[in-house]
Amino acid sequence: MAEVLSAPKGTYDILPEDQPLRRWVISRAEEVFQRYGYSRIDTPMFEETRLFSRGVGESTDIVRKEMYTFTDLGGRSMTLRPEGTAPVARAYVEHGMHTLPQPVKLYYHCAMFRYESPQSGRYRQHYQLGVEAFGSEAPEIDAEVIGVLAALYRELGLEGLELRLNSMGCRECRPAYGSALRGFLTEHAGDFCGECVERAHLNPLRTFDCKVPTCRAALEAAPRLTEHLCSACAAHHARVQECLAVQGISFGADHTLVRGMDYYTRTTFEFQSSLLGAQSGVGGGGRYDDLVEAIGGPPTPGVGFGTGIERILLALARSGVTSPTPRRPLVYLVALSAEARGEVFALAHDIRSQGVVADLDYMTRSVKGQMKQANRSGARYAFIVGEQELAEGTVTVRDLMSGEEKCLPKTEAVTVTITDPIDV
RNA sequence: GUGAACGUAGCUCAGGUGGUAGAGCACUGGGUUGUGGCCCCAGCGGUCGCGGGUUCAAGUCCCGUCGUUCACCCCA
Repeated sequence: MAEVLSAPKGTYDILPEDQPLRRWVISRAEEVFQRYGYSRIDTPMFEETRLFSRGVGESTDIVRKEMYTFTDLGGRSMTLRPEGTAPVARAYVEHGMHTLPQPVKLYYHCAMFRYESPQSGRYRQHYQLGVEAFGSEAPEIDAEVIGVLAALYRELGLEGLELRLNSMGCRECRPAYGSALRGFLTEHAGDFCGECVERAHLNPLRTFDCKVPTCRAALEAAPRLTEHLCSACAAHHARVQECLAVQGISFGADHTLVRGMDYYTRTTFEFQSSLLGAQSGVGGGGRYDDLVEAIGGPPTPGVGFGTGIERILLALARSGVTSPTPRRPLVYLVALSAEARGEVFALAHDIRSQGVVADLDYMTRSVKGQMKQANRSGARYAFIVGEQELAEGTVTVRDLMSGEEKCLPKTEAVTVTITDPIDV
């Protein structure tokens, strides 16, 4: 026997029994996205590596140590998509979508790849639902994007969610804040861990990610970005909050919310679930007004979010939301003898040709075994064919709920299942 | 990359201080010769993650390795 292989670390199979709930989440999401005017886009599973190093940012963990990068046979450096925004932005530019009426509102559902060590709600291949709106810098669209995500969570029945909101400022005001923060960090260097002191030079905003208690305490006194916003950013931030209120969305201001992509400007947000544990972020995003330009397109503002399907599913499970019942065969065909098997096979073909769901035994099971299969398949009817039916050209139709049986001519048997209105 | 726990039939798990494996579920057949759901009986199914070591003897002890889970980090 050959060695049994398993799915690669951090990946998993989505088995038939897992499909209904997952399909339900995805279809609900698509319905919500379309209701808000977003259209689906699919981009390739891999892109040129430069798209991510330029778009997501060289200083991010994603680019520095989490990408599945390989050289193709043509010597080009390619990377399995680690996030959704940069590829969609690339498509926006490549297809000249800036000539369309703005904003251009897109959504996606696809797999993302990151080389991380797996744990609860964290995988090397995971799936995200996301939306991106390009071309408008109106604060209303920030609020709409957050509203879309809130609507999705609400309609899925997710509980225990908290929205955290922040503003990252823009290229006008952030540099000034950055140096102010850097100044504070070097002044109080003794209060911070070694890593934070390093961060102070590379990207001072990242110190807010630090979990060391003493660092967090010391940061309490640090200057806050929301207090250093330029007037335009401050006005934008204020208007976003007004528009959230209009939608009845509550949030908590979190000046330490610095997300993992370098491209964020102004609005950043994240929905956190109390049901999830360490990976509490269910979904999040923000505004990225400099991204399109950074990857070679015309200066174009944008805002979007990504939300992880695994985390939604995890939170749903912990909210007690159960899977919708899967569609089952309506008719299960049972052959009472070896001779009847041929007839049953032909009959199955006829039934299926008429659009009726049918299934039958291919394991030469005993009659009892076939009936058992019929029962477990969830079929409403068993079509039973034996010597007598064979001779008469009939089929015994057994209602598996009531146990009632009647013998009908073959042609009539099928119409019974079609005309009889039954919820399957 | 770091730390901890775990790794026995398809699944969930038993297997005190070492003596060459069990249960439940699932699957297949049968319970008087053409019929399911409950019940009963039987059967199928494991080189105890993998590789070393200690021992007369290891699923059971030691080391390594891979994997899973949880946490750090980061994020979805």
